[in-house]
Amino acid sequence: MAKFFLTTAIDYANGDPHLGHALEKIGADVIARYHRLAGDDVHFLMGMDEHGQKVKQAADECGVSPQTFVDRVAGIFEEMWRRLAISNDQFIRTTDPAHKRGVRALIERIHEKNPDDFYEKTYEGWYCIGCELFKRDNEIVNGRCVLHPTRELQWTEERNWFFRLTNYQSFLERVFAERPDFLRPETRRNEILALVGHGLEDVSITRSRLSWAIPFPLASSDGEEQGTWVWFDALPNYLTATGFPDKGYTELWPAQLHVIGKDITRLHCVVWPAMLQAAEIAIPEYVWAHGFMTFGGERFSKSAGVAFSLEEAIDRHGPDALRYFLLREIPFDGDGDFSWERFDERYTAELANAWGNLASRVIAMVERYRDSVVPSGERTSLDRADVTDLVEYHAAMDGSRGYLLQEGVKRALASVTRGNEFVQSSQPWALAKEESRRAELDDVLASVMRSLARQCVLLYPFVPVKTEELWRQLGAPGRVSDQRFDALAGLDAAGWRVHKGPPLFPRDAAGTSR
RNA sequence: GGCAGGGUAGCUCAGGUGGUUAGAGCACGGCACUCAUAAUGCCGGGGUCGUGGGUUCGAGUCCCACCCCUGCUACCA
Repeated sequence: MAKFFLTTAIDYANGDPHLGHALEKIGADVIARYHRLAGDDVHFLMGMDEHGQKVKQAADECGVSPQTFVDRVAGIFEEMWRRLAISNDQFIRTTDPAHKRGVRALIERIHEKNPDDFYEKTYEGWYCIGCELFKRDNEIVNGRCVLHPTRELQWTEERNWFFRLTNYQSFLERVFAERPDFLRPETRRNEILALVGHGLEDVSITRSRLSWAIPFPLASSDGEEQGTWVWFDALPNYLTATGFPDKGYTELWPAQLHVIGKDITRLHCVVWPAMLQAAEIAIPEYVWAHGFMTFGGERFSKSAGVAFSLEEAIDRHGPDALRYFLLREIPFDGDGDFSWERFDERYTAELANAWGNLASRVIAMVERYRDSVVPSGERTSLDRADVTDLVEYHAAMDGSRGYLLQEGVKRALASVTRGNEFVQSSQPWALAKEESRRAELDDVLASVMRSLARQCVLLYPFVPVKTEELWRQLGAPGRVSDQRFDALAGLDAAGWRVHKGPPLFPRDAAGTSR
């Protein structure tokens, strides 16, 4: 059994979860569930990033302490992930004492192994209030920040600790050369390659006046205690979650996969590997940077988020339908748009009419023509075609070409479409009228039942609750979650006793408002 | 400004190394069927393949120019 430790980005605790958060978590959950079905020993980590000035501000605005504030936010996030059936095994928070201890240990270990990597320097430069960042020369055009040309830049000085990222230039070049799949998809890899190729700069890793943070453990020359830069605090969550620095952390570490948003690839593919290398700790195997969701073509922002909540999206057709739609509609290697129209369209066409109805009609026929017991029957063209799709399903899902989850759904859906065609063309209702064609009817029913069962397994990562429900209606033994891909080829439904339940994806319940 | 990717049916998109009438899904129209959630299946209408040139016997597919869109452009989580 292969270990598969995967993580998502930890979410910043200054607001409520929205669809953008959900896309990443659902995608990672699909990968986690897929690997469980493949028989891997999965450990799935998620969590919250709870330090930083913006959290402090948000807490102040609510008139509560930062800790009280993040406790509340973390509770809301966790509750949301439960509603969406996210199957994470662990939920880390950067305010956990164990995490803070781990970060301090990591920094001290870097200091011990490579004392030269940390140094103090007075940083001065043009500071953009819009970005809240020091700007480099190439980001300044006509004396203005390219992103905020209406703002005046300010010349600012601050004494900080720095991390000598420049020491790891060649290390990173080697990583990217030797491990072409370290960062995918390829567009993201190319961006980072360009970044590294242009030469790295050291990063400041402490902030003065940052009170809501892990105090930087090294003593500064002037005695001032500074807060650790949020990313130097956040990135190590993946490591501290394994118990680092305690013995035994290597049972989980290194992670097999970091699932992140494309906006934070450089932190995960430049800064994080350099930090680990500085501490002489193994770097993660793969980083997958998914794209973003837009809403009505607009970038998902707070203003767009006000238009509707994640709750509304869940209430529309239920959590499983939302999971399905997001990963069906939005390519996991790129951007995509969310719209209610598309959601309703896909829900009705694919989940209700195609799949749900296929299940209904087949189960009804087994009840009616075979007294609810699935007959044994020969394999048909349907079984053979499913096998072909299965190969492509795995190619999309197993990470060998990246995590093209939308392709995986399409493969499963192809089986559904084929099932409807098969039922239509073989006309079991006609066969049932002729006793002499009993064996033919058995073959048809047995074959479609097997196909439905396989669909349950293939779609389980996407729709974990509904597939279990259908599995029960099929009369299949055990649970879908206990199935294994390598047993799919030999799956046989003969003898199962079907129980027709209410429609899996009812059409009437479909919300049509907005 | 620099780098990268893209502009193909109403919508979302496929279309390795150039080659017969440019494809799929959804939506739309017609027909068939009745097991099923008024579901399913079959057939069909619909596209100057961003614009203008060029190479070629032949270009959505190669080259040049231009227009438009998107992403990235290190310490915002």
